[in-house]
Amino acid sequence: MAGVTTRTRLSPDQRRTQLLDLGVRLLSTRSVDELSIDLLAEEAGISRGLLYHYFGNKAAFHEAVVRHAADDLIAQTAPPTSGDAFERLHASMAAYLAYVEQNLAGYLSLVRGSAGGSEAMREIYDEARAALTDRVFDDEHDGFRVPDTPLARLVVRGWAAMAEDAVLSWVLDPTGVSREQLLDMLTAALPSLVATVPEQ
Amino acid sequence: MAGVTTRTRLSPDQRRTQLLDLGVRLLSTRSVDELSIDLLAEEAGISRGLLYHYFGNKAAFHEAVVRHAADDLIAQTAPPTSGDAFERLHASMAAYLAYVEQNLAGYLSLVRGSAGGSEAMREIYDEARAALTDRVFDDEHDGFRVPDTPLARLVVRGWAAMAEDAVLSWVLDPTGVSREQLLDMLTAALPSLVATVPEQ
DNA sequence: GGCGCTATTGAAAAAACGTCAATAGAATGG
DNA sequence: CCATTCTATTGACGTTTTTTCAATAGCGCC
Repeated sequence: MAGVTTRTRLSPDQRRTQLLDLGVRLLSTRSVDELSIDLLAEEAGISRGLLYHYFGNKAAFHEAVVRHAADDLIAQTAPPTSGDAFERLHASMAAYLAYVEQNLAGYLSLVRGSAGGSEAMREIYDEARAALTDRVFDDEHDGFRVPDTPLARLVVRGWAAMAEDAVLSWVLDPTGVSREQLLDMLTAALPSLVATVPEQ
Repeated sequence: MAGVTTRTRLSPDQRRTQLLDLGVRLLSTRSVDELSIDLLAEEAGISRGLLYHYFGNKAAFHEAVVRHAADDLIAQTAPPTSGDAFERLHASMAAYLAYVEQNLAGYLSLVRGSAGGSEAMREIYDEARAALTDRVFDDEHDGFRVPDTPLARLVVRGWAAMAEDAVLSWVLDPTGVSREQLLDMLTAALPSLVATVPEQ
Protein backbone atom coordinates (compact mmCIF):
# COMPACT_ATOMS: atom_id res chain seq x y z
CA MET A 1 0.00 0.00 0.00
CA ALA A 2 0.95 3.65 -0.15
CA GLY A 3 3.08 4.98 2.69
CA VAL A 4 4.48 1.70 3.87
CA THR A 5 7.44 2.95 5.87
CA THR A 6 9.86 0.34 7.06
CA ARG A 7 12.50 2.02 9.16
CA THR A 8 16.02 1.04 8.17
CA ARG A 9 18.37 0.46 11.02
CA LEU A 10 22.04 1.23 10.41
CA SER A 11 25.08 1.07 12.59
CA PRO A 12 25.81 4.38 14.34
CA ASP A 13 28.92 4.88 12.19
CA GLN A 14 27.07 4.33 8.95
CA ARG A 15 24.23 6.64 9.94
CA ARG A 16 26.61 9.29 11.18
CA THR A 17 28.60 9.41 7.98
CA GLN A 18 25.44 9.23 5.88
CA LEU A 19 24.12 12.33 7.65
CA LEU A 20 27.44 14.15 7.45
CA ASP A 21 27.83 13.42 3.74
CA LEU A 22 24.30 14.60 3.11
CA GLY A 23 24.94 17.70 5.20
CA VAL A 24 28.05 18.51 3.17
CA ARG A 25 26.05 18.17 -0.02
CA LEU A 26 23.11 20.26 1.13
CA LEU A 27 25.25 22.96 2.70
CA SER A 28 27.18 23.52 -0.50
CA THR A 29 24.23 25.26 -2.10
CA ARG A 30 22.28 26.74 0.85
CA SER A 31 23.52 28.61 3.89
CA VAL A 32 22.97 26.95 7.24
CA ASP A 33 19.92 28.95 8.22
CA GLU A 34 18.36 28.26 4.86
CA LEU A 35 18.54 24.56 5.67
CA SER A 36 15.89 23.27 8.06
CA ILE A 37 16.31 20.08 10.03
CA ASP A 38 12.95 19.18 8.55
CA LEU A 39 14.33 19.19 5.00
CA LEU A 40 17.49 17.39 6.02
CA ALA A 41 15.55 14.63 7.78
CA GLU A 42 13.21 14.17 4.83
CA GLU A 43 16.12 14.07 2.41
CA ALA A 44 17.87 11.47 4.55
CA GLY A 45 14.70 9.42 5.02
CA ILE A 46 14.80 9.66 8.81
CA SER A 47 12.93 11.45 11.56
CA ARG A 48 14.08 14.78 12.98
CA GLY A 49 14.59 13.16 16.34
CA LEU A 50 17.34 10.94 15.02
CA LEU A 51 19.46 13.87 13.97
CA TYR A 52 19.22 15.30 17.47
CA HIS A 53 20.10 11.91 18.86
CA TYR A 54 23.35 11.95 16.89
CA PHE A 55 24.39 15.58 17.05
CA GLY A 56 22.55 17.23 19.92
CA ASN A 57 21.52 20.43 18.17
CA LYS A 58 21.70 22.18 14.85
CA ALA A 59 24.83 24.19 15.52
CA ALA A 60 26.69 21.06 16.63
CA PHE A 61 25.58 19.29 13.47
CA HIS A 62 26.82 22.16 11.35
CA GLU A 63 30.15 22.12 13.13
CA ALA A 64 30.43 18.37 12.60
CA VAL A 65 29.75 18.81 8.89
CA VAL A 66 32.45 21.47 8.57
CA ARG A 67 34.92 19.34 10.49
CA HIS A 68 34.04 16.38 8.27
CA ALA A 69 34.78 18.42 5.16
CA ALA A 70 38.00 19.77 6.65
CA ASP A 71 39.26 16.33 7.61
CA ASP A 72 38.53 15.11 4.12
CA LEU A 73 40.47 17.99 2.62
CA ILE A 74 43.46 17.47 4.89
CA ALA A 75 43.51 13.73 4.27
CA GLN A 76 43.19 13.91 0.52
CA THR A 77 45.91 16.51 0.02
CA ALA A 78 48.72 14.41 1.40
CA PRO A 79 52.05 16.13 1.96
CA PRO A 80 54.66 15.57 -0.74
CA THR A 81 57.85 14.10 0.69
CA SER A 82 60.34 14.21 -2.18
CA GLY A 83 61.88 17.05 -4.12
CA ASP A 84 63.10 20.48 -3.14
CA ALA A 85 60.99 23.21 -1.61
CA PHE A 86 59.79 24.45 -5.00
CA GLU A 87 58.69 21.04 -6.17
CA ARG A 88 56.96 20.29 -2.91
CA LEU A 89 55.19 23.63 -3.03
CA HIS A 90 54.02 23.02 -6.56
CA ALA A 91 52.84 19.50 -5.75
CA SER A 92 51.03 20.77 -2.68
CA MET A 93 49.19 23.40 -4.70
CA ALA A 94 48.33 20.83 -7.37
CA ALA A 95 46.87 18.48 -4.80
CA TYR A 96 44.89 21.30 -3.26
CA LEU A 97 43.55 22.39 -6.63
CA ALA A 98 42.65 18.84 -7.57
CA TYR A 99 40.75 18.44 -4.36
CA VAL A 100 38.73 21.60 -4.87
CA GLU A 101 37.93 20.56 -8.43
CA GLN A 102 36.84 17.04 -7.58
CA ASN A 103 35.14 17.90 -4.35
CA LEU A 104 33.62 21.28 -4.89
CA ALA A 105 30.55 20.61 -2.74
CA GLY A 106 32.59 19.66 0.29
CA TYR A 107 34.97 22.55 -0.16
CA LEU A 108 32.15 25.05 -0.52
CA SER A 109 30.41 23.93 2.65
CA LEU A 110 33.75 24.24 4.44
CA VAL A 111 34.36 27.76 3.19
CA ARG A 112 30.78 28.79 3.90
CA GLY A 113 30.83 27.48 7.41
CA SER A 114 34.11 29.08 8.34
CA ALA A 115 33.54 32.79 8.02
CA GLY A 116 29.90 32.95 8.93
CA GLY A 117 29.93 30.59 11.82
CA SER A 118 31.14 30.50 15.37
CA GLU A 119 34.60 30.66 16.86
CA ALA A 120 34.88 26.86 16.71
CA MET A 121 34.25 26.91 12.95
CA ARG A 122 36.98 29.39 12.33
CA GLU A 123 39.38 27.24 14.26
CA ILE A 124 38.55 24.27 12.07
CA TYR A 125 39.15 26.39 9.01
CA ASP A 126 42.44 27.67 10.36
CA GLU A 127 43.53 24.09 11.01
CA ALA A 128 42.79 23.17 7.42
CA ARG A 129 44.71 26.18 6.18
CA ALA A 130 47.63 25.44 8.45
CA ALA A 131 47.73 21.87 7.18
CA LEU A 132 48.28 23.24 3.69
CA THR A 133 50.94 25.82 4.50
CA ASP A 134 52.82 24.43 7.49
CA ARG A 135 53.64 21.07 5.98
CA VAL A 136 55.67 22.68 3.24
CA PHE A 137 57.79 24.65 5.66
CA ASP A 138 58.00 22.31 8.60
CA ASP A 139 61.42 20.84 8.10
CA GLU A 140 64.34 21.91 5.98
CA HIS A 141 63.98 25.06 3.92
CA ASP A 142 66.03 24.21 0.86
CA GLY A 143 65.12 26.45 -2.02
CA PHE A 144 64.16 29.68 -0.32
CA ARG A 145 64.17 30.79 3.26
CA VAL A 146 61.20 32.11 5.21
CA PRO A 147 62.39 34.05 8.26
CA ASP A 148 60.16 33.43 11.27
CA THR A 149 59.04 36.98 12.03
CA PRO A 150 55.54 38.36 12.67
CA LEU A 151 55.58 40.12 9.31
CA ALA A 152 56.66 36.96 7.46
CA ARG A 153 53.82 35.05 9.08
CA LEU A 154 51.43 37.73 7.91
CA VAL A 155 52.80 37.35 4.39
CA VAL A 156 52.55 33.57 4.31
CA ARG A 157 49.07 33.70 5.76
CA GLY A 158 48.10 36.31 3.20
CA TRP A 159 49.54 34.19 0.42
CA ALA A 160 47.36 31.29 1.57
CA ALA A 161 44.31 33.53 1.44
CA MET A 162 45.30 34.54 -2.08
CA ALA A 163 45.76 30.93 -3.13
CA GLU A 164 42.37 29.95 -1.76
CA ASP A 165 40.66 32.81 -3.50
CA ALA A 166 42.41 32.25 -6.82
CA VAL A 167 41.81 28.50 -6.82
CA LEU A 168 38.13 28.88 -6.06
CA SER A 169 37.69 31.64 -8.62
CA TRP A 170 39.43 29.59 -11.26
CA VAL A 171 37.46 26.42 -10.54
CA LEU A 172 34.20 28.34 -10.75
CA ASP A 173 35.26 29.99 -14.03
CA PRO A 174 38.46 28.69 -15.66
CA THR A 175 38.09 30.55 -18.95
CA GLY A 176 41.33 32.01 -20.24
CA VAL A 177 43.71 30.47 -17.70
CA SER A 178 45.19 27.00 -17.92
CA ARG A 179 45.73 24.81 -14.90
CA GLU A 180 49.48 25.03 -15.27
CA GLN A 181 49.36 28.82 -15.53
CA LEU A 182 47.42 28.99 -12.30
CA LEU A 183 49.74 26.58 -10.49
CA ASP A 184 52.85 28.34 -11.74
CA MET A 185 51.45 31.68 -10.70
CA LEU A 186 50.68 30.50 -7.18
CA THR A 187 53.99 28.70 -6.81
CA ALA A 188 55.92 31.72 -7.99
CA ALA A 189 53.89 34.07 -5.83
CA LEU A 190 55.10 32.81 -2.47
CA PRO A 191 58.87 33.27 -2.93
CA SER A 192 58.18 36.52 -4.72
CA LEU A 193 56.23 37.81 -1.75
CA VAL A 194 58.68 36.46 0.79
CA ALA A 195 61.49 38.25 -1.04
CA THR A 196 59.94 41.62 -0.21
CA VAL A 197 60.15 40.89 3.52
CA PRO A 198 63.30 42.10 5.31
CA GLU A 199 65.47 39.12 6.30
CA GLN A 200 65.47 40.09 9.96
CA MET B 1 5.83 55.23 37.17
CA ALA B 2 7.51 51.97 36.27
CA GLY B 3 6.97 50.68 32.78
CA VAL B 4 5.64 53.89 31.29
CA THR B 5 6.19 53.17 27.62
CA THR B 6 5.59 56.11 25.34
CA ARG B 7 6.22 54.95 21.81
CA THR B 8 8.56 57.26 19.96
CA ARG B 9 7.59 57.96 16.37
CA LEU B 10 10.43 58.60 13.97
CA SER B 11 10.59 59.30 10.26
CA PRO B 12 11.01 56.13 8.20
CA ASP B 13 14.53 57.17 7.25
CA GLN B 14 15.61 57.76 10.82
CA ARG B 15 14.15 54.50 12.03
CA ARG B 16 15.62 52.58 9.13
CA THR B 17 19.14 53.83 9.71
CA GLN B 18 18.75 53.39 13.47
CA LEU B 19 17.89 49.74 12.93
CA LEU B 20 20.65 49.21 10.38
CA ASP B 21 23.28 50.80 12.60
CA LEU B 22 22.14 48.68 15.51
CA GLY B 23 22.15 45.59 13.30
CA VAL B 24 25.73 46.29 12.22
CA ARG B 25 26.76 46.61 15.85
CA LEU B 26 25.01 43.49 17.05
CA LEU B 27 26.09 41.34 14.09
CA SER B 28 29.75 42.13 14.68
CA THR B 29 29.87 39.87 17.72
CA ARG B 30 27.14 37.26 17.05
CA SER B 31 26.35 35.34 13.90
CA VAL B 32 22.97 36.00 12.34
CA ASP B 33 21.25 32.95 13.76
CA GLU B 34 22.57 33.78 17.20
CA LEU B 35 20.73 37.09 16.96
CA SER B 36 17.00 36.88 17.61
CA ILE B 37 14.62 39.52 16.36
CA ASP B 38 13.45 39.61 19.94
CA LEU B 39 16.81 40.82 21.22
CA LEU B 40 17.19 43.27 18.38
CA ALA B 41 13.75 44.77 19.01
CA GLU B 42 14.36 45.08 22.72
CA GLU B 43 17.77 46.65 22.15
CA ALA B 44 16.22 49.13 19.71
CA GLY B 45 13.29 49.87 22.01
CA ILE B 46 10.69 48.86 19.46
CA SER B 47 8.32 45.97 18.85
CA ARG B 48 9.20 42.99 16.70
CA GLY B 49 6.45 43.90 14.28
CA LEU B 50 8.13 47.16 13.35
CA LEU B 51 11.23 45.40 12.10
CA TYR B 52 9.10 43.27 9.80
CA HIS B 53 7.30 46.38 8.64
CA TYR B 54 10.58 47.85 7.49
CA PHE B 55 12.46 44.84 6.18
CA GLY B 56 9.92 42.09 5.47
CA ASN B 57 11.81 39.20 7.04
CA LYS B 58 14.98 38.37 8.89
CA ALA B 59 17.05 37.43 5.84
CA ALA B 60 16.16 40.67 4.10
CA PHE B 61 17.14 42.60 7.21
CA HIS B 62 20.47 40.83 7.33
CA GLU B 63 21.13 41.61 3.71
CA ALA B 64 20.25 45.27 4.27
CA VAL B 65 22.69 45.39 7.19
CA VAL B 66 25.50 43.95 5.08
CA ARG B 67 24.76 46.36 2.25
CA HIS B 68 24.74 49.21 4.76
CA ALA B 69 28.18 48.22 6.02
CA ALA B 70 29.51 47.82 2.48
CA ASP B 71 28.25 51.24 1.40
CA ASP B 72 29.86 52.76 4.45
CA LEU B 73 33.18 51.11 3.65
CA ILE B 74 33.10 52.22 0.02
CA ALA B 75 32.15 55.77 0.94
CA GLN B 76 34.73 56.21 3.70
CA THR B 77 37.67 54.92 1.69
CA ALA B 78 37.50 57.60 -0.98
CA PRO B 79 39.77 57.16 -3.99
CA PRO B 80 42.98 59.23 -3.91
CA THR B 81 43.27 61.51 -6.96
CA SER B 82 46.81 62.85 -6.80
CA GLY B 83 50.18 61.14 -7.04
CA ASP B 84 51.48 58.32 -9.16
CA ALA B 85 50.21 54.78 -9.12
CA PHE B 86 52.39 53.81 -6.18
CA GLU B 87 51.31 56.71 -4.04
CA ARG B 88 47.65 56.15 -4.87
CA LEU B 89 47.96 52.49 -4.06
CA HIS B 90 49.61 53.23 -0.74
CA ALA B 91 46.98 55.85 0.14
CA SER B 92 44.21 53.48 -0.80
CA MET B 93 45.57 50.76 1.45
CA ALA B 94 46.03 53.26 4.27
CA ALA B 95 42.43 54.41 3.97
CA TYR B 96 41.25 50.82 3.93
CA LEU B 97 43.31 49.93 6.97
CA ALA B 98 42.12 53.02 8.83
CA TYR B 99 38.54 52.12 8.10
CA VAL B 100 38.91 48.59 9.42
CA GLU B 101 40.62 49.90 12.55
CA GLN B 102 38.08 52.58 13.32
CA ASN B 103 35.05 50.65 12.23
CA LEU B 104 35.84 47.09 13.20
CA ALA B 105 32.25 46.25 14.11
CA GLY B 106 30.89 47.25 10.74
CA TYR B 107 33.68 45.52 8.89
CA LEU B 108 33.24 42.30 10.84
CA SER B 109 29.51 42.13 10.19
CA LEU B 110 30.27 42.66 6.51
CA VAL B 111 32.83 39.88 6.38
CA ARG B 112 30.68 37.54 8.45
CA GLY B 113 27.62 38.10 6.34
CA SER B 114 29.38 37.64 3.03
CA ALA B 115 30.89 34.20 3.35
CA GLY B 116 28.16 32.48 5.29
CA GLY B 117 25.21 34.06 3.61
CA SER B 118 23.25 33.84 0.43
CA GLU B 119 24.21 34.60 -3.14
CA ALA B 120 23.06 38.20 -2.75
CA MET B 121 25.46 38.71 0.15
CA ARG B 122 28.42 37.52 -1.80
CA GLU B 123 27.55 39.94 -4.57
CA ILE B 124 27.55 42.80 -2.10
CA TYR B 125 30.95 41.72 -0.85
CA ASP B 126 32.33 41.43 -4.37
CA GLU B 127 31.09 44.94 -5.11
CA ALA B 128 32.92 46.28 -2.10
CA ARG B 129 36.11 44.50 -3.07
CA ALA B 130 35.85 45.73 -6.65
CA ALA B 131 35.39 49.28 -5.41
CA LEU B 132 38.71 48.99 -3.60
CA THR B 133 40.73 47.49 -6.41
CA ASP B 134 39.22 48.89 -9.58
CA ARG B 135 39.53 52.51 -8.57
CA VAL B 136 43.30 52.32 -8.42
CA PHE B 137 43.59 50.93 -11.93
CA ASP B 138 40.74 52.67 -13.68
CA ASP B 139 42.58 55.35 -15.55
CA GLU B 140 46.22 55.81 -16.37
CA HIS B 141 48.68 53.19 -15.24
CA ASP B 142 51.76 55.26 -14.54
CA GLY B 143 54.17 53.43 -12.31
CA PHE B 144 53.55 49.83 -13.26
CA ARG B 145 51.39 48.22 -15.88
CA VAL B 146 48.69 45.64 -15.25
CA PRO B 147 47.87 43.81 -18.48
CA ASP B 148 44.16 43.06 -18.74
CA THR B 149 44.27 39.27 -19.07
CA PRO B 150 42.29 36.60 -17.23
CA LEU B 151 45.40 35.57 -15.32
CA ALA B 152 46.19 39.15 -14.31
CA ARG B 153 42.66 39.55 -13.00
CA LEU B 154 43.10 36.41 -10.96
CA VAL B 155 46.32 37.84 -9.54
CA VAL B 156 44.80 41.20 -8.63
CA ARG B 157 41.79 39.52 -7.10
CA GLY B 158 44.05 37.23 -5.14
CA TRP B 159 46.11 40.17 -3.98
CA ALA B 160 42.93 41.80 -2.67
CA ALA B 161 42.10 38.63 -0.76
CA MET B 162 45.59 38.69 0.72
CA ALA B 163 45.24 42.35 1.69
CA GLU B 164 41.92 41.73 3.40
CA ASP B 165 43.28 38.78 5.32
CA ALA B 166 46.48 40.56 6.35
CA VAL B 167 44.71 43.75 7.41
CA LEU B 168 42.17 41.92 9.52
CA SER B 169 44.80 39.69 11.09
CA TRP B 170 46.94 42.69 11.93
CA VAL B 171 44.09 44.73 13.39
CA LEU B 172 43.06 41.81 15.59
CA ASP B 173 46.66 41.28 16.72
CA PRO B 174 49.22 43.93 15.72
CA THR B 175 52.07 42.66 17.89
CA GLY B 176 55.42 42.73 16.14
CA VAL B 177 54.41 44.58 12.99
CA SER B 178 54.13 48.34 12.64
CA ARG B 179 51.43 50.00 10.59
CA GLU B 180 53.98 51.24 8.07
CA GLN B 181 55.52 47.79 7.70
CA LEU B 182 52.12 46.34 6.92
CA LEU B 183 51.26 49.08 4.44
CA ASP B 184 54.62 48.85 2.72
CA MET B 185 54.31 45.09 2.48
CA LEU B 186 50.89 45.27 0.87
CA THR B 187 51.87 48.08 -1.46
CA ALA B 188 54.99 46.25 -2.58
CA ALA B 189 53.12 42.97 -2.94
CA LEU B 190 50.93 43.99 -5.85
CA PRO B 191 53.61 45.06 -8.33
CA SER B 192 55.74 42.15 -7.19
CA LEU B 193 52.93 39.74 -8.00
CA VAL B 194 52.02 41.45 -11.24
CA ALA B 195 55.64 41.19 -12.36
CA THR B 196 55.39 37.41 -12.38
CA VAL B 197 52.52 37.54 -14.90
CA PRO B 198 53.51 37.33 -18.59
CA GLU B 199 52.94 40.70 -20.30
CA GLN B 200 50.68 39.23 -22.92
C1' DG C 1 -8.56 71.44 19.81
C1' DG C 2 -10.11 68.12 16.64
C1' DC C 3 -8.77 65.34 12.35
C1' DG C 4 -6.24 62.45 9.33
C1' DC C 5 -2.19 60.18 8.13
C1' DT C 6 0.77 56.51 9.07
C1' DA C 7 4.38 54.80 12.27
C1' DT C 8 3.91 51.56 15.68
C1' DT C 9 2.13 47.95 18.54
C1' DG C 10 0.52 43.45 20.57
C1' DA C 11 -1.59 39.34 20.19
C1' DA C 12 -2.00 35.30 17.73
C1' DA C 13 -0.66 32.03 13.83
C1' DA C 14 3.06 29.57 11.54
C1' DA C 15 7.34 27.54 11.38
C1' DA C 16 11.43 25.78 13.28
C1' DC C 17 14.00 23.82 17.07
C1' DG C 18 14.55 20.54 20.68
C1' DT C 19 12.92 16.55 24.16
C1' DC C 20 11.67 12.06 25.51
C1' DA C 21 9.09 7.92 26.46
C1' DA C 22 7.59 4.39 23.36
C1' DT C 23 8.53 1.41 19.28
C1' DA C 24 10.60 -1.95 16.35
C1' DG C 25 14.82 -3.78 13.58
C1' DA C 26 18.39 -7.13 14.13
C1' DA C 27 21.29 -10.16 16.45
C1' DT C 28 21.75 -13.74 19.95
C1' DG C 29 20.81 -17.87 22.49
C1' DG C 30 17.92 -21.66 23.33
C1' DC D 1 12.42 -21.46 14.49
C1' DC D 2 10.88 -18.76 18.41
C1' DA D 3 11.72 -15.74 22.33
C1' DT D 4 14.65 -12.30 24.36
C1' DT D 5 17.51 -8.49 24.64
C1' DC D 6 19.69 -4.49 23.02
C1' DT D 7 19.46 -0.10 21.04
C1' DA D 8 18.60 2.52 16.74
C1' DT D 9 14.69 4.93 15.57
C1' DT D 10 10.35 7.10 15.81
C1' DG D 11 6.44 10.37 16.55
C1' DA D 12 4.05 13.11 19.39
C1' DC D 13 4.59 16.98 22.35
C1' DG D 14 6.66 21.38 24.45
C1' DT D 15 9.43 25.39 23.63
C1' DT D 16 11.42 29.00 21.12
C1' DT D 17 11.58 31.96 17.17
C1' DT D 18 9.75 33.90 13.14
C1' DT D 19 5.97 36.15 10.68
C1' DT D 20 1.39 38.22 10.01
C1' DC D 21 -2.14 41.79 10.58
C1' DA D 22 -5.93 44.34 12.52
C1' DA D 23 -5.94 47.74 16.13
C1' DT D 24 -3.59 51.71 18.31
C1' DA D 25 -1.56 56.18 19.05
C1' DG D 26 1.99 59.84 18.03
C1' DC D 27 2.46 64.02 15.28
C1' DG D 28 1.56 67.51 11.94
C1' DC D 29 -2.14 70.27 9.81
C1' DC D 30 -6.14 72.95 9.52
